[in-house]
Amino acid sequence: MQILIANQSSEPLYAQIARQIRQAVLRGELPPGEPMPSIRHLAGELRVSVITAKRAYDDLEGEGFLVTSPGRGTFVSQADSTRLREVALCQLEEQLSVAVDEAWALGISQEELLETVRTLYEEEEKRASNSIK
Amino acid sequence: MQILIANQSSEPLYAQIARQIRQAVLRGELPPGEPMPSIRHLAGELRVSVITAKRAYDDLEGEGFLVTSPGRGTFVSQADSTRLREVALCQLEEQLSVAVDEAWALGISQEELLETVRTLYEEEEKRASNSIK
Amino acid sequence: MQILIANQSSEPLYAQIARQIRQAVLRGELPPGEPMPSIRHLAGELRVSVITAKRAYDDLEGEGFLVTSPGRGTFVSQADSTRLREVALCQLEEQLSVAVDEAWALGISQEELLETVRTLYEEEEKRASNSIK
Amino acid sequence: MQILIANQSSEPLYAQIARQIRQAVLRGELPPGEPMPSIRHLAGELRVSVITAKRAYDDLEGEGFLVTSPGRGTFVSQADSTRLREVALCQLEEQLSVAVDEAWALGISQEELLETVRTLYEEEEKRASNSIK
DNA sequence: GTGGTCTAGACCACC
DNA sequence: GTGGTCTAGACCACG
Repeated sequence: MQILIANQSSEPLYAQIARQIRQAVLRGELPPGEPMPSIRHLAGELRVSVITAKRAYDDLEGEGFLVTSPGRGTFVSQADSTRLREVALCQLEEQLSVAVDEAWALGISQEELLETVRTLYEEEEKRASNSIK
Repeated sequence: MQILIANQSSEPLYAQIARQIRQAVLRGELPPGEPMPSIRHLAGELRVSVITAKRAYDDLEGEGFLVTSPGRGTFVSQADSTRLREVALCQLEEQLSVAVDEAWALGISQEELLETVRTLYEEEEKRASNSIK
Repeated sequence: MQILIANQSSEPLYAQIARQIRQAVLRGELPPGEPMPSIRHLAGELRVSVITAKRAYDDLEGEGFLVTSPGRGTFVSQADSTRLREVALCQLEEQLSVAVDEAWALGISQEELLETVRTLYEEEEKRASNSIK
Repeated sequence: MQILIANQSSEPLYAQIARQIRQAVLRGELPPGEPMPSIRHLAGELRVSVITAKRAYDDLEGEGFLVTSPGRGTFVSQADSTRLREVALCQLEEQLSVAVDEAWALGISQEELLETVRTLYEEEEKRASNSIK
C-alpha cells in the first residue's frame, strides 16, 4: 500500500499514518491476517522517526485494527469488522454534523449543500478510478 | 449573543469563541458596526483568562471580521462581507471534501451519504427553530 | 477648517486631530494669531471627548504650533515658522527613509520607486484642486 | 540571519522581529523550506520572552510567510511568493501615499521630493553593499 | 473604562 | 528537543 505524508499539514504525522492504514483496512485493501511492515521499515520508508511509526501502530492496535505478537510482527486484525466499521461511521457522522452546522450558519440551502456533496463524491470516484489504472 | 464553552473539547478555548462569533457575523446576527463586549467582560462571563478572550478577538481581526480601536473597544467590521463569505465557503468545501473522502473509503454509497447529510441538515433546522422559540 | 475623523483608523483620535491642524498651520491655511475653536467646541463638533481634544491641543502647544493664554483662548502661534517646518521636514524624511528601506527590500528599482512617487504626488495635486472647487 | 532589536523604539518587539524576517523572506535571503530557529532559541538570542518570539512567528504564519508543524519546528513557507509580494507592494504604496500627502502639505515641490527619495535610495544601496563586505 | 505589550511559568502533544 | 494552550499579573496608551 501507499502512504503519503504531508509535512505542511496540521494533522500530526502519526495521525496521518494511522488514518491511511485505517482506511485501507476498512476498504478491504489490507485483508485480515495480512502482515504489516515492521515499525523500523515503515519509519525508514516514510522518513519519519521510529517513535512516530510506533505511535501510529499503537493507536491502531488500541482501536482493534492491528494486532502485534511480540517477536513475530504486526498483522491486520481478524476482529469483527462490523464493529470497526460502526466506530468509523460514528466518527464520520460527527464530522459531517460539524460541516452541516457550518453550512447552515452560512445560509446554504439544503439543495446547494447536497449538490456540493454529490459533486465531491463524484470527483472522489473519478480520482480513485484513475489511481487504479 | 450566546457563547458556549466546552472545556473538555479538544478545540482550543480561543478557537471555540472565535468560531461562534464568526458564525454569528456570517449569519448576520451581529451586524456591521455592532460593538462587541470588551475582552475583560467577555473573559469574565466565559470564565476564561483575558488573554484567551483577546486571542479570539485577535484572530477574528486578522480574518477581517472585527476591528478594534484601542481605548474605544472592538466592533464588527464593516468589511466586504462577500469576501468573508467566500473564504468561509472555501473552508467549508475543504471540510466536506475530507468527510466525503472518509465516506468513500468506508464504502458508503452516494445515496447513503446524501441521505445522511439531508437528515443532519433537517436536524439542524429543527434545533435552530427551537432555539428561537 | 475641516477635520475628518476616521474611527476605523489605527491612528489615535488625538493624533489625527493634531496632525490635521499641524498640516493646516504649515500650509498657511491657519495664519499666525488666528484664534482656534475652544476645546469644548471642537470636541462637540468632532464628537470626541473633551479630553481627546485637549490632548491634541496640548501636543500642538508642546510642538510650538499653538499657544494658549488662560481665559482668552488658544491661538495659532506666531513662532518662527522656519523652525517648525524643519521639524516637520525631519519627520517626513524619517518616514520616507523607512518606506525606501522597504522598497529596497522588495527589490524595487530606483526608477520604479521614483515613478510611483511621481504618480502619487500628481494624484495628490488633483485631489487638492478638486477639494478647492 | 541577523535580527536587531531596538528596545527604545515605539514599534513593538514582536513587530520588529516579524518585519525583519518578512523582509528577509521577500528578499530571498531565506529560501522556501528553510528551517527557522526555534522560538525558544530565537527568544534566548534576542533576549525577549518566548511568547514574544512566538507572537512574531504567529503573525508571519497568518500572513503566509512561515509554516510550522508542532513538534518539528517552523519553516519558511513554500507559498506563492507572487501573492506575498503583491501584499507587500500594496502596503508600501499605502505608506508612500501617506508620506507624499505629508510632503504636499508641507509645500514640497515634486522635484524636491523626488530628489530626496533618490538620495535615500542611494544611501540604502551604499549601506547594503557595505554590510556585504 | 478600553485595548496593547511584555513578562514568567505551567502543562500538554508531538517528534 | 519542538510548538500549542492557558494562566496570572504588570505596565502603558487611549478616551
